[in-house]
Amino acid sequence: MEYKAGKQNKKSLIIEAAARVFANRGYNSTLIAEIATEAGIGKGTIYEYFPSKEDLFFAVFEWYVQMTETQASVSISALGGSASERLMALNDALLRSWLEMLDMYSLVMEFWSASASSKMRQRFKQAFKVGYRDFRLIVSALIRDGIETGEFRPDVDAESVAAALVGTWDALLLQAWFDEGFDPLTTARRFMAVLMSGLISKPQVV
Amino acid sequence: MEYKAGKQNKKSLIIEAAARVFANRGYNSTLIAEIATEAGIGKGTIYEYFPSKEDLFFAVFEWYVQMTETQASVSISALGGSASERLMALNDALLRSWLEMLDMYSLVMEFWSASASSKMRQRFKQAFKVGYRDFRLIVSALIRDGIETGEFRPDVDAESVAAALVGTWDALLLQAWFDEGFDPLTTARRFMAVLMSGLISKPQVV
DNA sequence: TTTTATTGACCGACTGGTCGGTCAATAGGA
DNA sequence: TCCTATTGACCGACCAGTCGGTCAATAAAA
Repeated sequence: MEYKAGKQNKKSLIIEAAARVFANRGYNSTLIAEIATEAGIGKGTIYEYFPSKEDLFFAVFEWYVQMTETQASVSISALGGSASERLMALNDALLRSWLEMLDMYSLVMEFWSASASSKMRQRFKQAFKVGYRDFRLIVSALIRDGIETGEFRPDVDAESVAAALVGTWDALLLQAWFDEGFDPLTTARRFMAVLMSGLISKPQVV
Repeated sequence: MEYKAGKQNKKSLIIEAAARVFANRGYNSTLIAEIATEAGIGKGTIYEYFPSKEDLFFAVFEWYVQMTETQASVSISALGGSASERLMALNDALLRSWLEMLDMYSLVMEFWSASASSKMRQRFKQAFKVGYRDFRLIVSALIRDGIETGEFRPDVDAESVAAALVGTWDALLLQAWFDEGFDPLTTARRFMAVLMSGLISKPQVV
């Protein structure tokens, strides 16, 4: 028990140290020795827990996904009210929690790039595919809910809107990453207002 | 003239060969020797035209931006009709031209990753910032146009919608990159339909 | 309780392969 | 012949991963 807990803690310790260094320096510029220093341990120890740099990087990826999924599901479970209120609340909650760790956002770009080339391509690509699909499903379920209650127009394609929304959130963060003067939260809110008025059923004007 | 044309041609030759190799193997896995082989020249020749691998990569980036900007401006200049028709046409034109070279999309991810870390970070980050801003301006001008003619609602925030749209296009391509089964063009069209109905002025129902 | 034996987590000096960049040699054109 | 462009063999900095040794903690024996 004690023993296993120790093992697990050290593994997390390494992963979190690695996340910080990878985020600052990028995968390729990061030296294993730097991660070891950041974690306050010896270089050899890292290889007691991870077979290679690539595997450590993938472990960081899994840790990151886990973390954001947890945040998202916490946000979602706390949602109440009408479908549009819940959508807007989700928008706020997600952007806020991601903005809080915008310094970690460079990790996402490293993950994307890992999925584009590198020997680990397949692993990452597959994980992203599943991750995005799951995320789209969560959002489209919310929208379909709104359609069923009559709050949203019945001719709305929930899947398409969900895919676009998921993408928009990602991409607004990206633009914020490049441009300090860009405010993704306000931008998203104003955009959501327009989108929402396209979603919502109106008294028919024939 | 001849001479300069020759110089220029060889430079382009190298850039395009490099683009193909970088797209397939990623920046870090790409060997200068591979680019030389792809271009059908000797390795040393590359250094006659580019001072370093980094500089060559940045040249590929500039080439790529140039190319997509040209495509976008050609699409836009060909647009006619109402603001919503033009928006929809832009949507189609952009997605179509990007889908045509989806195999080059991995380059974009390499560029993102370069802007996140690596020694070239600042160069890339700055270029992306400007690029995204310019792109947003083009789209928001189109939307503002629609507002001024009364086609779109006056309370729409053109900048926010433009930022979101630009992001959505990017992010739908990204999702398509991960998931063969994902159809970004149809998704975008259906999403645009909803968004458009949020943009368009309606006979006021009070 | 004290002493001895055993374990395995931890460490970092070292190695071997890799690859960006150089430059002396060569080819080709004027 | 002279000058420019091209080339690829060569160099050495760099770094992931290895491995023999250390030592604190625990167990076993006295």
